[in-house]
Amino acid sequence: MEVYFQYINDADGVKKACDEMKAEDYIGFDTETTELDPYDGVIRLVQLSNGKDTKVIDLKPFADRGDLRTAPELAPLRQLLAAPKPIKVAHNAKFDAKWVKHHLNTELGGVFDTLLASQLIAAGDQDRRHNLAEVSSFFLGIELDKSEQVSDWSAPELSHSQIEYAARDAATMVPLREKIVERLKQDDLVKVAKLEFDCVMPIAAMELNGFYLDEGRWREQLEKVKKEQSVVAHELQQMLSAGVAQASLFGVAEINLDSQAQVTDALKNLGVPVPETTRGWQMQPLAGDYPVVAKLLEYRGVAKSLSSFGENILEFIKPQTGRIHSDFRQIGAPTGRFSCSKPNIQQIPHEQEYRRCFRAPDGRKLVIADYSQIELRILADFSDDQNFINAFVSGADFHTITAAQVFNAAPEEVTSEQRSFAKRLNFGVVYGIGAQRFALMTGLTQTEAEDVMRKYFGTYRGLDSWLRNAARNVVQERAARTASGRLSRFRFDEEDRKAISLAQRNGKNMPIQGTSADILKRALRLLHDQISETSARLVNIVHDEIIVECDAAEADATAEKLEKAMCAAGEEYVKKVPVKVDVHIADDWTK
DNA sequence: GTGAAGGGCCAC
DNA sequence: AAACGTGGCCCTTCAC
Repeated sequence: MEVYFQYINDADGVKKACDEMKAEDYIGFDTETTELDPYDGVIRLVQLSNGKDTKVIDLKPFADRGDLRTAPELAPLRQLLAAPKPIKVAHNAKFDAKWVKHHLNTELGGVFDTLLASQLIAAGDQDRRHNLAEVSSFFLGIELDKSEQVSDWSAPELSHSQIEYAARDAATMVPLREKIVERLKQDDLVKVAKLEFDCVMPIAAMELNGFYLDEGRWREQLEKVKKEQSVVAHELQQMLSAGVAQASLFGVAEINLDSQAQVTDALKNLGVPVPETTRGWQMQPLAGDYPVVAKLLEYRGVAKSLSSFGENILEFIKPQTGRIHSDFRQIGAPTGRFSCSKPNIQQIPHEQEYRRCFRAPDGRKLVIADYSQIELRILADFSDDQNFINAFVSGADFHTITAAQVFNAAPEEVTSEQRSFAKRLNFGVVYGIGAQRFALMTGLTQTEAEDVMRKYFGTYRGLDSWLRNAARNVVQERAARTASGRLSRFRFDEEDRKAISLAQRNGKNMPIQGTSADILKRALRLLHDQISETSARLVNIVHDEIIVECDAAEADATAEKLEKAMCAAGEEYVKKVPVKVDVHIADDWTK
C-alpha cells in the first residue's frame, strides 16, 4: 500500500497539519511510544490521516524544549484531539487516549475504535483475533507488516521505515472505518458501537488514575492468613496422612495439599466417597459427615487467599503513583462485560479484611455505588411480568416479596427457609438454573426442587414464558441481543443436545447480563462528563458497582452525581421498574 | 525450562 | 433427560 505522508517536527508544520485535518469528519489517529505504559515512557510520534494525506508529527524536538503538556506550539494539536470533531479513528483507542491524556494533558473528544467495533461484529466468536493486522486483513484484505511496531522509538533519528510504518497504520484507519461502518449498519450495531466508543475515555482515565492499595494494611492481613494457613495445612496433613500411613512403611508420608491427585487418593484411603470432581459445591454435602473434607475446604480457602491475594498483588503498585493500575478489557466477555487483569481487582474477596486495604488516601474519600438487583430488574422489564414488576415496585425486601407470592403467604409470615428458596431461585433464574442444580444447592430432593420451581414459575408466568421464548429464539436465530443491540452469535450442531442446552442458557443469560453491562457503560460516560471539572476520579468498576475517589469536601456532591448518572443510565434501558442505586461514602472499600 | 490443559476458587 | 452465566489467577500435571 502506497502512503503519501509528511514528516513534521516544527511548530509551523503542526499548525498547518492540524488546520488541514480539522475540517474532516473523521481522521485516522495513532501514536508511537517508547514503552507500553504511559508512566514508563514518552510519546514519540502522533499520526493523523484523512486517508489521502498523512501527517507524522515527531514530538521529540518539542519534548527536548520543554513540557509537552503546556507547550504552546502544540496547542493546535491538543485542540484537534480534544474537539468532538473530527472523530479520531484509532485501533484500541484506550491505549492512545492514555498517552495523550498523560503526556499532552488532553482528552480525546470523539472516538471511533476499530478494535471494539471488530469485537462487536465478531459477536462473541472467540476464534477471531482483533489485532490491527488481523482486522485490516479481515475487513480490507490488506496485510500489514507490523515488524516495526516493537522497534526502538526512542532513537535520536527515526528510520524512514519507522516513519513510513507509523504513517501507514494511521492511513489504514480511514478506509478501515468505512468498511467497518458498513458491517455495523448491516448487523444493526451502530447504537451499541457508539455506547462502547463513548466509554473509551472514562476507562482510559480510570486506568491512569489507578486504585490506592494500602501496602501496610495488606501486609498485616497477609501475616494473619499465613499463620492461619500453616495451622490449617498442618491439621489437614495430619488428618489425610492417617489414611496414607497405614499403607506406608515409612511412617507419615508428606502429601502435597495442592495436588488434586494426591488429596483424592488420601481421601479415598480414608473411606471418603469422593465425587467425580472435588470442587467445593460437590464436596460441601460431605463436610458434615467427614471432618477431613471440612478441613480440606477450609485449607483451599486460605490457600487461595494466599496465592491469588498474597504478596504478588503488591508488585503491581506502580512506584510513580503508589497505586495499582489494572488492565481493563472493555469487551472482556461476549456479553459485553468488562474483564480485568494484572491484577484482577474485580475479584478481591468480599471480606472486610481485604476490602479495607483499598482505601482513599488522606484527605480523600471513596464514593461507592452499586445497582440494586439490576439483572432482576432487567429481567422484570424484559418479561413484562406484572407480579415480578410489582415485587420491585412495592420497594420492600425483594426476596421476601417473591417468597410471599410463590408460597402464597403474607410477607411477615414468610419463613427464612422460604425466603432463601426464593433468593436462590431469583439468582439462579438469570442463569437458566435447572431443578437438579437447585436441589443440590438447597438440599431439597429432586422432586421437592421441581415442586418449588413449578410454584415459582406458576407465580411468574410472564417470566417463564420470556425465558422459554429466549431459549427457543436463540436456537432458531442462533443469536441473542441486549437492550442496546449488542449481538451474540452461537454455533452449535443440531444433533448436539449439550451444546443446544448451553446455547439456550446463554440465550436467556446474555441479554440480561449484557444489558447490565450496557447500563454500566452508559453510566460511566455520563459520570465522566459530570466529574470532569472536579476532584473526583473513577478508580474501579465491578460489573454493577462504580467506585470514585474524591476530595473529602466534595464527597457529598460526588455521591449525588454518581447516583444520578447511574440511575439515568439505568432508566434509559429499564422503564417498567424503578432503578435503584445504593451509594455511600467511606474511607475504604467496605460497606 | 516452557506452555497448555485441567481443576479449583475468587468476583459479579 | 436436561449439570446456572461471565471472567482471571493460581496450582499441578504433562508434553515438548
